[in-house]
Amino acid sequence: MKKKAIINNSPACQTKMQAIRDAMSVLSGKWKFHILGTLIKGSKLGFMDLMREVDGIGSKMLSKELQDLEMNHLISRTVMNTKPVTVEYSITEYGKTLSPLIDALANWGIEYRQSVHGKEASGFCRS
Amino acid sequence: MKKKAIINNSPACQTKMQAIRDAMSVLSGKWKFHILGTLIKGSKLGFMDLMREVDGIGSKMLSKELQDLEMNHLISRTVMNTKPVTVEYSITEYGKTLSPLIDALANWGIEYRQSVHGKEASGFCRS
DNA sequence: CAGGATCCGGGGCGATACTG
DNA sequence: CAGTATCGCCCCGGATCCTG
Repeated sequence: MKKKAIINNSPACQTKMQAIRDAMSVLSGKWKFHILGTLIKGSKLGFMDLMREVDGIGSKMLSKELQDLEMNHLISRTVMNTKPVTVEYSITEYGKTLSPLIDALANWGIEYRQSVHGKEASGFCRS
Repeated sequence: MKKKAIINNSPACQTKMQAIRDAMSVLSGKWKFHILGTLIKGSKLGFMDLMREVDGIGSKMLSKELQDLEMNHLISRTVMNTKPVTVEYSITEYGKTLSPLIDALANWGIEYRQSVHGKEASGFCRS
């Protein structure tokens, strides 16, 4: 056997790598998970509600991320005909698919913070 | 009840949001999941092995991401004293903690691609 | 209230070349 | 082989102001 035993370039593996790329293309960005997480636990939120819940986000980024998520059918946007226009955002059935993933992420984050043992857990940085 | 019913600012929720932030601070970046996924299924990989497995990455980014991951104790780096220097990267026990998360991400990515029904699944983009 | 317009900096990320 | 050095693009993302 001359073959250098490339670890694993089986179709299944290639597919998995591709899958990660696909998921990342939809979920990348600083706020996607926060927004989705917020909408998953509390449906029917307005723009301002989200601004309050997703701590630190600005209106521009929120607007942008919401558009991305809507384009990928993870959330739905409904304009209400109220006095000053109001909009309701909610998670779609398809968006709920991400619930386990987000929970897993959050749970890992919790354990991570504990593993760093109280110290600031904002991740170590180069230099 | 005057309170506007802020959806959920319970401690548990704040914690979850913080957890997501923590996790993101460690896992953000274009290649982290790919590298981790690769190292989880095939331990003891060299730099070149990773270059081959993680399709599309350049040596600079690979080096950078590897440093990040090592700093957070998700992978371990071992310099072998061979002829031309060789390095072995492997996932740590703690890094394996991410296995379910990565699987969940990959699986979701697969379903996502199918849901887009064959069409290119690189995510929709604004204009 | 919901968001667009504009300005702007930093850095994520890539390509190429070079070293021990 | 395993990176580092250098260069530079682009776009993420924040601040501020403005509109219907």
